[in-house]
Amino acid sequence: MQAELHNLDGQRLHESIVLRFHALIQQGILKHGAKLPAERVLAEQLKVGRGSVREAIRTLELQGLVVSKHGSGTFINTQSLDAMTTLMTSALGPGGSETQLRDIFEVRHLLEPQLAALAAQRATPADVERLSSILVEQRRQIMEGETGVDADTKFHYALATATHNAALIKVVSAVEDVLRQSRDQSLQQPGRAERSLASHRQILEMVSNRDHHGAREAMEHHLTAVEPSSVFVE
Amino acid sequence: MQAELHNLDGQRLHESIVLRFHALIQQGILKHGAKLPAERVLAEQLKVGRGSVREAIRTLELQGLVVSKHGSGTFINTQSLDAMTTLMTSALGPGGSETQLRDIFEVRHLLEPQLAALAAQRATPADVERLSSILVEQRRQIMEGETGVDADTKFHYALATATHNAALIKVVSAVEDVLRQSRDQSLQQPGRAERSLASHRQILEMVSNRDHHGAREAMEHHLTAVEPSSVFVE
DNA sequence: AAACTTAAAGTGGTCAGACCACTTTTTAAG
DNA sequence: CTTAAAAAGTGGTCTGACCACTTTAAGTTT
Repeated sequence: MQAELHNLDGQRLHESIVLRFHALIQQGILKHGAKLPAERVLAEQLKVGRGSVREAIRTLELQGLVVSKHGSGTFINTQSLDAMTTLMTSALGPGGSETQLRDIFEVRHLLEPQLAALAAQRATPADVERLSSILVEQRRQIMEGETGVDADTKFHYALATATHNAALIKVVSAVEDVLRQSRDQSLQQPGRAERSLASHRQILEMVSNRDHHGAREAMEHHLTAVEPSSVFVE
Repeated sequence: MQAELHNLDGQRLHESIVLRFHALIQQGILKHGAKLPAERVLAEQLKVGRGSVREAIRTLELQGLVVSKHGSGTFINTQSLDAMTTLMTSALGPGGSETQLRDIFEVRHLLEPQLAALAAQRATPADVERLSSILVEQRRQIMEGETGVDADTKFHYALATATHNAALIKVVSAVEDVLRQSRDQSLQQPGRAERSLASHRQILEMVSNRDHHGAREAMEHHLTAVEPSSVFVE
């Protein structure tokens, strides 16, 4: 609701230094391999403290645009992948990297149906048991008037666990984490919580039946049912 | 209570501070919204200078893990997408075993074909142009005897960019980053680099033709051709 | 008692100078 | 010329101070 990172006037000093270097690099004035002036010299030239110069260099280094070598100097490095992406996004606009909610939902649409299919192929009886008990909890929460958002999140996490793929589990849990608040809001709409529970049951049934095709479709249906529909149509 | 800030080979002080906070956040000791001690206090607790603390905080802020507010304090912020990707790569990086590599390839199989389809639907002429120039670079690298791993990584990243989905871009870049070394090893096998270039061209053709179905299949084929398990297939 | 105003404390942002650790260059010795 | 030692250059860190902004507490007014 509230804008966060549009602090035009409240710009920190080292940040403006970073932007200055971005410009110098994009204009080709600083080329790959070029050596930057020493921090002390840079500080004097820019008329700032050395600490600010260092914090700016730290930022540039994290962006992959520069490499500092103890004892020898700091060098431009525009051939790294990080450097490429940084310059691209820097040229694209001043706005920070805030991600839209529908972008995340799109990732879920790409990921979770496939994930459900994988889970259907690999879920152990213990996994099915865990998923089942989570649905019991979700049912209880809903009957007590809650949204069941905790159980909802747990279900998706448990489903990821059922794939027995560590990388997948981490990706999904991270994505789910970001979604938690907005999900709670979504589930407060009348009938939404019950519908979520119903489609969860459908997914679980497919998984326990080892029907990976059905699980994929059930998850796709679930996401469509839960996502903040009719918000913005592009 | 007072653990040692062990200084490994060539590790800068502020970097070890960053790693320390990564651990604290991943262990759940520092939760979203928590307020960090003041920089002066932190410096005294860690027995380092305030400048080092500030450079560490600058890094954490760039990684999206904390937010500093002038006059009020510095706060943990793990609900941003940046935070999620950095924690992901931080967890995936050091403990990298072979098992995790296979898991990551599986994630790519789930993600990238869909991603290619999306890119085919949304790629702008500028995106196509960028992809094309990357392939030129890859061809040049291969002809010079290199593996072309840089161009290879750039291609997948640029493809993610063509979806114009910030969340997707970040997830993919996190996954690709981990894959880089193993990819280089994979591409050193005879004929593998050329085949990678060929399938990249096929993907680009599908994308430029807006053929999302073809792009999906081409990417699936590409991944199967490049992934380590296919060593025995040829 | 409540609302407003003002002063103080807390905290991030910046600056200055100093010293250390490492690297490169210069100088001196063989 | 080769080699070793000294010097210079540079990033890394520490200390202490002051500024700018925010929050809190104290004091005043209503």
